[in-house]
Amino acid sequence: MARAVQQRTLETRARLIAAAEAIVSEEGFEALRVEEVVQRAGTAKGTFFAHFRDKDSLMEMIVGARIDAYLDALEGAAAPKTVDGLVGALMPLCEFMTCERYVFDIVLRYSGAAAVEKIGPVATTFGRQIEIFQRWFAGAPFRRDVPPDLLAEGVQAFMFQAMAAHFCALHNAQSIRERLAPYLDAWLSPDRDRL
Amino acid sequence: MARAVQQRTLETRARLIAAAEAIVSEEGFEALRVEEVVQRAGTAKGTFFAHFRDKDSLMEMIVGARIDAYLDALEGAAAPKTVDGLVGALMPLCEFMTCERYVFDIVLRYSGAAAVEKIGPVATTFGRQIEIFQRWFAGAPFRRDVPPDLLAEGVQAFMFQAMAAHFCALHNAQSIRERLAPYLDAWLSPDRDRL
DNA sequence: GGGTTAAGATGACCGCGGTCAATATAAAAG
DNA sequence: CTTTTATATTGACCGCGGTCATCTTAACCC
Repeated sequence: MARAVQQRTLETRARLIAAAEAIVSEEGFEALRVEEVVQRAGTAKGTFFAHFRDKDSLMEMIVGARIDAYLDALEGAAAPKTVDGLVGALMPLCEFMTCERYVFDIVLRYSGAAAVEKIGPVATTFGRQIEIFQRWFAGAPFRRDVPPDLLAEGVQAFMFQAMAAHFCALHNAQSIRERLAPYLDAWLSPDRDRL
Repeated sequence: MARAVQQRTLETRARLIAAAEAIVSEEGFEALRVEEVVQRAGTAKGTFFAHFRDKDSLMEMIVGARIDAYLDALEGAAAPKTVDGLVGALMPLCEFMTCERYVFDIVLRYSGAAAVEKIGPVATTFGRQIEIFQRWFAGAPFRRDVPPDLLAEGVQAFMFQAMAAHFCALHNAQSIRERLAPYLDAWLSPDRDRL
C-alpha cells in the first residue's frame, strides 16, 4: 500500500531547490556544487540524491523552468508576421540558452530527452515550443508547401545551429541574430522566382 | 632555445593512442577510463595529461579521425543529384555519430568548437563537411535562391536535428533516415507551385 | 668525459559527483 | 501504547578525472 508523501519530504526538497536557485543566481549555473547545495539546505549529501537522480537532473529542472517562462511570454504575444519579427521574438530565449556554455550543454543534452526512459522538463519545453511555432505558422505569410509542424522543427534546428556557432571559434564574429535571420529567411520564405 | 621533440615522447604518445583505440574497439567509447589507458600503455596517469588536455580531448581526436574517414569516402563519391541520394550518402556518417550517446555528445560539444581558443579535430571535420556540401550544391539541381554555403549549413542543421531526435523519447519511433529525408526535401527543393 | 638545462615521466593527492548499508522517523496495525 | 513497516535521512566511502611538486632522462656545451 503506497503511503502519502510526508510533509517533511516536501520541505526538504523545497530547501534543496531554494538553495540551488540561490547559488545559480549568485554564482551562475556552472559554479553549482552539490556539496554547497546540501550545506545551504542543511541536509546530507545522500538526501540530495534521494530527491534528484543526479546533479544535471536538478539543473534541467531549473533551466526548464526558465525556458518555460520565456515560452509563456511568446505564447502571450501575437504571432510574428515577418521573419525579422520571428527572429526578434526568439532572441531572448536564444540569449538565455547561450548565457553559459554549461546551460547550452544542458539544453543540448536534454532537448532531445537524453534519457530515453523519461521525458524531462527541458524536452517538454521543446515540445511546447514546437506547438507554439506550429500555431504561428498555421496562419502566417510563410511558405505553404510544407506542413506547419515541419516548419516548426526546422526553426528549432536553425536556432540550434545559430546558437552552436556562437560558441564556435570559426564563426563567433557574427551574432546569433545575424546568423539566424538568413537561415530562417531561406527556410520560411523561399524566393519562388529564383528557385 | 626550443629543443626538438624527443623520440621517446612520440613513442609514449603513440602507445597512449593505441591503448585508447584498442579499448574503444573492444568496449566502446563510453567505457574508456583514463586509468585503463595508462595501464595498457605502461605509463603514469600524469603522463596522459601531459599529452592530452583532458580525456575528452583524446576522444575528440579519435572521433574526429573516424569522421574524417567518412568524409574521405564522401569526397571520393560523385555529388548526389537527388535528395534521396544525398540522404543515402549521409547515412553512414549519421549512424557513426549516433552509435553511442557519448559519441554524439562529443560531436555536439566539439562541432561548434567548444573551446573558443582552439579549433579541434571535430570542428575541423565540420568545416570540411561544409566545403564538401558546398561543392555538391554548386552544380546540383536544388534550389538556387540561396547560396551554396547557406544550403550546406542548413543540411548540417537538419542532420543534427534528425540525430538528436534519435535519442529522444518523444520521437524515436522514426529512424534517422525517415526524419532526415523530409527535412532535406523541404530545405533543398521547395515546391514552387505551392509556396 | 663531466656539468648544465630543458623536456618528459611519475604517482601521491585532490575535487566532486554519486552510492549504499545503517539509522531515524513517521504512519499504519495490533 | 507497542510493534511493525514503509519512507526519509545520514555520512563514510568509492570511482574517476585532473593537478603538481618531484624525480629522471636526454640533449647540448665545454
